[in-house]
Amino acid sequence: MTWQIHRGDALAVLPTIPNGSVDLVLADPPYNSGGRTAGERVGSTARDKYVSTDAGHTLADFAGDNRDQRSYTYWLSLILSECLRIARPGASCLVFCDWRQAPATSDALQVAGWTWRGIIPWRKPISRPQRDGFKRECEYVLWASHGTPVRHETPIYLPGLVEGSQPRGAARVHITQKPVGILRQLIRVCPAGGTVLDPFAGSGSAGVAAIEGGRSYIGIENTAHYAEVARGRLAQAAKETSA
Amino acid sequence: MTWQIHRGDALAVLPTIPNGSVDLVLADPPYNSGGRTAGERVGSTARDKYVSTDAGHTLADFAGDNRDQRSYTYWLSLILSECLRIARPGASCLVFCDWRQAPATSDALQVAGWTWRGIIPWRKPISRPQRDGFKRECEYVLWASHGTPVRHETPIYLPGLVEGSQPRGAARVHITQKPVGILRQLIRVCPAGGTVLDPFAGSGSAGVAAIEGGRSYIGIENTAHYAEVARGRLAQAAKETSA
DNA sequence: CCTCTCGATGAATCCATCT
DNA sequence: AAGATGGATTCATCGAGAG
Repeated sequence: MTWQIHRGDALAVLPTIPNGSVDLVLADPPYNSGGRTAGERVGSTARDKYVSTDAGHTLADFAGDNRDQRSYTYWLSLILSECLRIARPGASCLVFCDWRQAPATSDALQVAGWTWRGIIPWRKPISRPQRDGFKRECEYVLWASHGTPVRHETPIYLPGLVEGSQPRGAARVHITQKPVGILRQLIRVCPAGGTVLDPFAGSGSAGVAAIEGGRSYIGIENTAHYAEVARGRLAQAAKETSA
Repeated sequence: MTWQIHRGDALAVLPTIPNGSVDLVLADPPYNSGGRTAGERVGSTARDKYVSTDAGHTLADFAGDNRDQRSYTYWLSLILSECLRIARPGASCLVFCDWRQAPATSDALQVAGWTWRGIIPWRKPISRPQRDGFKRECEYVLWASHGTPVRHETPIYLPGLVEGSQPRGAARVHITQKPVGILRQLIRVCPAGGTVLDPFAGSGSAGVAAIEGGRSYIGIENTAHYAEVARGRLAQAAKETSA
């Protein structure tokens, strides 16, 4: 099992990756939602939108979260269409999104040529209640495939919903960090020994899950700080797994 | 608390209901999805599409499940826009859909003038597993409001996800029947003593939940058989509640 | 009345075969 | 070649009935 992190913009790096070389695309793009108004969406940084003013932590900011919804859909379809080229026939694609971007994300997937196959809610048990309304307790993972999904040698049956809270305290190194436990469950859709492509690697949680699960990993991350963080976590995970 | 069932097509009956007279629209439209091919989606009956070939029951079919997706979106937006007229400012709207129709349903809501406010997954513990893929374990409830949602006198905090199995055995009277327990939770978004409008009443489960929860209920159902079933269940629920 | 076992079921879907 | 048809499948859950 090998791993690599490319430092650069996904749209610039993806074209350098050869055709039909990965078995799962796992994308956690910047959501470009969260602001209550169009002005708030384009004006503020990701930190201002996603981190409550009373939150104590001081996590690094990330760029690329300032698109309006139409541009978001177009941009994401460009990314996903490059990913389709890189994916083997039968490969799966999993894209994280929040409730607001779910329709745009399903559009982008299908525009890019992927076959949409389902929605897997990610339930976050620790979430803020909302007065006089329904709690925003879930994010969503859209599942798609490149044609007919591959048949696994030993059949697998995956859950229809995943649960797990975001890492807290020292374990949390990125604002929108996903729990490794969630990613471990999702990565099982990639045949054992296969390769996972992650165009928005962030702090590398998907890579950690991939390596622990015996898959190779190709990550792309634009922010130099997070690319470094991811390399550190991946080296550590690779060492622990081989041990 | 009062209740009534109108027998007729929703698009014909809704215009007879006065402006600003309901506090919650709870809609469970025919999904117009499923089926194995495009032809079958619009050609076969709801039973053929949604009932497993190994199912033992012999429940009645229902009509209105033969639209392609474009027509579905348009038709639903007409329904929802009449519902917006009938809803008081601050009222909520809850619409059931499956994963395939979620984007079209959010479009229809917003085209009709509702403000989309969230997605509440409904998790069904009894669901068929799927080989080499993620189980289709959830349906979805889209939540929207007519402007700013009303402020409840005593604050309520609603779940971000609801769980419950379809009724089984003798309790099951409709192919796509919703559990009363689920509806009871959803109906809490309607202020106590308010009125619930249900344009696709089916066997009347939402009405039962409304009456049990101390809300008035206006249901519309096109299939004569189910309108009668709903009347029976509602009369029963009203008797038990007043007792 | 509680616990346990047994059997039935699912707002399907996949796949090979046929038209 | 594309679409239609028919049969096989899977397991967590729940109800019924037994102990």
